[in-house]
Amino acid sequence: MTIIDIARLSGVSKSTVSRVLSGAGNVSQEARDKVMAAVQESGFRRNDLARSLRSGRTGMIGLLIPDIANPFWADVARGAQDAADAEDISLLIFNSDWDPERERRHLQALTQSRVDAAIVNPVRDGLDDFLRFQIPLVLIGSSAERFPQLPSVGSDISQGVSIGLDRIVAAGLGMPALLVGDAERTARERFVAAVRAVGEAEGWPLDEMRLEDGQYTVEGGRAAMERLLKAGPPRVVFAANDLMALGALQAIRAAGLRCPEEVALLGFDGIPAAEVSTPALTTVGKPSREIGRQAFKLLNRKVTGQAEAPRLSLPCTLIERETLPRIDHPRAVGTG
Amino acid sequence: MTIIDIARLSGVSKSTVSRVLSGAGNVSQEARDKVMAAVQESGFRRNDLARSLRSGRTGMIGLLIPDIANPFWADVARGAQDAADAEDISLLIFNSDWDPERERRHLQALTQSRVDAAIVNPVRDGLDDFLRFQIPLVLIGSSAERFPQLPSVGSDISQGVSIGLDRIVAAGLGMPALLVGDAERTARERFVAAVRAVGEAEGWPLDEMRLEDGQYTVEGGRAAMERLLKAGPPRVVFAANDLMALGALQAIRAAGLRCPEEVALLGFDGIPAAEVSTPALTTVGKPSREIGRQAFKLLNRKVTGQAEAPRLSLPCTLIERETLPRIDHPRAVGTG
DNA sequence: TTGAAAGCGCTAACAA
DNA sequence: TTGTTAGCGCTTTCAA
Repeated sequence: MTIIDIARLSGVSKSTVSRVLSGAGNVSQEARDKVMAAVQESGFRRNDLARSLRSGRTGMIGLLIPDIANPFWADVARGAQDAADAEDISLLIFNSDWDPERERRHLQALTQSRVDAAIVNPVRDGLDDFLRFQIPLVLIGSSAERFPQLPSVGSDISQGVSIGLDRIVAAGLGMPALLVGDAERTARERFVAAVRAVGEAEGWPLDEMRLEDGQYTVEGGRAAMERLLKAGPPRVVFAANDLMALGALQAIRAAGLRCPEEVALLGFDGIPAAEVSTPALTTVGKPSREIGRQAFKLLNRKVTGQAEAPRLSLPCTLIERETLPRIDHPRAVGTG
Repeated sequence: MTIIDIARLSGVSKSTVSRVLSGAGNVSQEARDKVMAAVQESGFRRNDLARSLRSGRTGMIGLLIPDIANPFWADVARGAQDAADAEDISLLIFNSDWDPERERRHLQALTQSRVDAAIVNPVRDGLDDFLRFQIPLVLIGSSAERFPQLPSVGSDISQGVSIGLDRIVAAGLGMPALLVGDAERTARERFVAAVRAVGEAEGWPLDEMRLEDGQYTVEGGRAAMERLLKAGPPRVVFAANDLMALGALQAIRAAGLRCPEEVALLGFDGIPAAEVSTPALTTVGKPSREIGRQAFKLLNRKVTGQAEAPRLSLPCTLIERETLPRIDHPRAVGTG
């Protein structure tokens, strides 16, 4: 079934069929009706491959993220899909697993399938090879920093840390101990730097700040918290991510300590699991879905060539739950 | 950049370039070397669009699921991607949001982009329209039952219910109250039917079995459990999904009841959040990733035309955690 | 082992 | 408003 068959069935030329199918204006109503009838009857579907080959547009964009099974990235993907969907764009999704070799392979697949554009969370610097193809690109995630020449969208870690810390201060808890993951260097450093910046303004004794590194998992958080606990329980802990915070919460409770009365806890990310812990985890939520949505929009602007390399930093929001003491006499809590 | 450029650069014909790029055997080493050098130097990437148009294969498959941001479906997607990846197949992923109209639109996108095959969780009966395109299809999820003529893969609910119930019986808890969601009719009915089947064998007074319907969310589970509690706390509750179980757990604890000592609880699904609740939720885990993986494999068998319409029902596994009392004198727990 | 030539299904000048 | 024609970049006979 091709447009030639439809042309034959409806008694017009294939150009006219093409015009009808593309919604061109200059077609008589009569021709349009005949074509549509033939399409309906035959169940014909235009071959987008041929269309793309000719037109140079595929209507597909690539999305390269670390892991679709990770709730944060799944949410980013969903945001991008929702935005793409509204414009009839399809998404080709790949997982890099933080592995440069996979990234390279998938980037190659993206160029070969001639996606119109791509949204990428870069693992390493292997992007250079990709850039020569001039495919419109938007970077997402903290590692985007390494490519200042490219447009990107991410969450505003400084602002997130800031509202989190403000909340801790407002509760009268003082300088927190930090729980950080080893998954992403840049993310880790940004987190710590942001805490230090606020701490300096607050006049905290930053030399005495306790900082525990651990694996970026529930188990890693539990282990790191146990180490912290062994050296004497901190009054409040700020974890760089929710998974570790959840592990820390388990360690706190396992040690017979009450949260938030004895050890208060603040997470970072806003993953769904944080909602159902006991007590429910107070955390700084990243705008994951919005990141995906905005990344797509940025892409689109690039495609139509209206803008150049903007760097979006979307605000985080404080998700009030139960692991931080209530503020009885609320003091202003900044929003960044 | 096309193979014609490469042909020119390397001093051979474009046919030879094509042969080298496709790994055909009948090419001299000399020609191969020259072509590869030119490719390397120029950074040429074969246009898969043209290739697909000519060869009739796109190397892409479609995946149509309700919601990629849902941890179960994200995991299914990941399983499919892992399997696809191993064969250099790309995935075009769409979300139906359980909406027949979206499903229809995305199915159409799939046919137009000429995917080699598709994995679909059907929402309604709107698949009929799609079937005429003869695209190899594998169904996933409980609604696949409505299309007995199509190959499918899903989890074995009966077996999952059976091992869950065996575990409850082994703990000496007797007939459970049921918490079921309204999201999917077929899934709900299958769950209840499976419980009844086991209950009959156990000699339970099924007429007295308490069954509470609710929304398929944490909040829905909490509300349903509160209703159950109001009429007198059941000794054990079997929830048809983890989200509701987690809500139920909150209701149990809010009522000042101890879990599992006073009210024991068993979930169904195996979502990540169930791992970090307090107490951690004992649940029957669905083989989500394996479903995706097997769906892809089935697809592939269809593509190469070796098999006909198999229906895979993958076993669930009991995830022992803390909301069911320990079994001190373990009795055999069936595995289906 | 190689090259010439036809054509996959469509779009986009161009001419009528 | 319509049809004719020339490709888009590749694979695949076929003949050499």
